[in-house]
Amino acid sequence: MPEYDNPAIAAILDTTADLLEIAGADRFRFLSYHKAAHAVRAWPEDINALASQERLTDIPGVGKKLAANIASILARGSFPEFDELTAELPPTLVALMQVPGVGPKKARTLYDRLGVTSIDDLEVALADGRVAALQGFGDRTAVNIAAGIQSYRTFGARTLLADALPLAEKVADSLRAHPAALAAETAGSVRRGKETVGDIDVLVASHDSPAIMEAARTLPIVTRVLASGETKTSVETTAGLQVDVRVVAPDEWGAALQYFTGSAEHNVRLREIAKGLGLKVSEYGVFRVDTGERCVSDSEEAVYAALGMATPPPELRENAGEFESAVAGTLPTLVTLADILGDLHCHTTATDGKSTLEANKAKAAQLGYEYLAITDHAWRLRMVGGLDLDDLERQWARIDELNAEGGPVLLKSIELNIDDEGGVDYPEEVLSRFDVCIASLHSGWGQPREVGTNRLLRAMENPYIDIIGHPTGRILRRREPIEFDMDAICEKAAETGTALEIDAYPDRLDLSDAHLRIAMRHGVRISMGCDAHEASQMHFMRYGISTARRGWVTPDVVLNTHPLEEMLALLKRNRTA
DNA sequence: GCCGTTTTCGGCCCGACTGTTTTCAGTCG
Repeated sequence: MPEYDNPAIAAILDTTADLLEIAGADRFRFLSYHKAAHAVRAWPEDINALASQERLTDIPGVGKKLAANIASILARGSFPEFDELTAELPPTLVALMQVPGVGPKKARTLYDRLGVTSIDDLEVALADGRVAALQGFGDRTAVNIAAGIQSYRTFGARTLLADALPLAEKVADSLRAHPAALAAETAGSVRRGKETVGDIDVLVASHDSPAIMEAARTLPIVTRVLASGETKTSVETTAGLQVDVRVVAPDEWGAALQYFTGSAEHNVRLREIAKGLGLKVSEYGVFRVDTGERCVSDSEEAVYAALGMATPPPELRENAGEFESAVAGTLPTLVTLADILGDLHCHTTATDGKSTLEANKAKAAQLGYEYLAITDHAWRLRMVGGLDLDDLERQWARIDELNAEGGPVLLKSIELNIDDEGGVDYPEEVLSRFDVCIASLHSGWGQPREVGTNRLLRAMENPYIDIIGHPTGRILRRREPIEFDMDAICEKAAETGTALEIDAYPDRLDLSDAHLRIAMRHGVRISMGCDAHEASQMHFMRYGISTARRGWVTPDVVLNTHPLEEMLALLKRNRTA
């Protein structure tokens, strides 16, 4: 029986919700599946542990029925309603809903009337005119669906934050410069710092909506206008990314920014809370239900204050515990880029890096860092020229010279390879000579959960392995994370004083936000590094910070928010206890 | 299907835009 983790369970619940919607089930019934999926994905405990302790209903949105269904998935990969649904409808119909312009109703009609079960089928039906001929569809609809398939095929995958954020800032800057614009900001998942985003939301404050809409339609990056009305314009850009521009009046700014920042789940909950207080929240403000009078709307803080709570940082707005903290006044102070005093992971030309020691040091100085760990690959990673002892002696001699010149301190470090038994490249007498050691998995991605877990547990028992690098090995949109028991890993990390890394490289961001919340619960120390293979990539730290903040990480638990001596004293190898 | 300082039953967030079914359903966020 395959193992299911929280994202795997969430995926099945989402598919169930989509199938229920296509089947025409009660709206609140399928929404409850989506809601539960979202909560399971964000929940900081492993679903298997919860199930074995019969605590599945601890997850908000999971009641008796869904708990039974989740337990059934864990036991046999499915549950009765899911079996019934997939007997009635091909599960591939869910993929049709991924095509922009095709929702549950159209998917159902396409299946019932034309026997369409896949995007390939749909393309054929469009080409021979059967779609346009369907009642309620028409030529325009057919053209839009065809364009939707094109865009899905070309740019189907979600975009990395590191690609979306600069584009979003460019659009916001451009609209802000418009004479009719009083303010412009990025909202949506970009503002929440999500590791990947589906589209870009930009909010503009203006008294002249038509002028801003016109400006949005004619941005130089626009390839297609998807929709454009009085207050909202959606365009597709040369990067394939959809950009939504919304205009509001200046006195609606705070309520609108809150609304368009989301997440959807956060906003739903916010409105529920408002309703309980006799208030109504929309993008135009907070209103009293009885009189219709607007209470506040000019700032986000005022909106949250009107509902009796502090303002959660955008990165926390996932309805995953932030409301409880905001009401109780216990929102964490999250780590910021300004807290970071050094980078603990980078490569040089000695292995597969493109920049020299000198260039890396210069970049660290430019970023105002106190220190930089030089973590080239160790001996066993032969394909990138992993360092042997002679190589290390040479690098250390040069580091001594550079450190004598002042500026950021270069730390003699290494990125070790964890083998199948949890061993690493060098014996302990060599490891003891480094300032700090990272150990990472670079092989064995398909191994069973027990193997992956044991490799990391053994590695953490090594007294000279201070940090586990990119712990899950995931590469966004390309490689799944390795399976392991995150609770067991975190217990061992806390017990041994091993730090777990946030690798800030844009397609890694590993640990992920969900894993970080588990790590926080166990009191695990965190290390942040860019894994830069070129000096300029040390700018990636901001994406690691976004991920850390989404994982509720506070500055004190991060190794490299501490000054050099303090940071070194926190390393496992230097612990006195 | 979930949930309870309105409620164990009856609710469940709010609005914009498009195309087609000429009064509104479907999609999206």
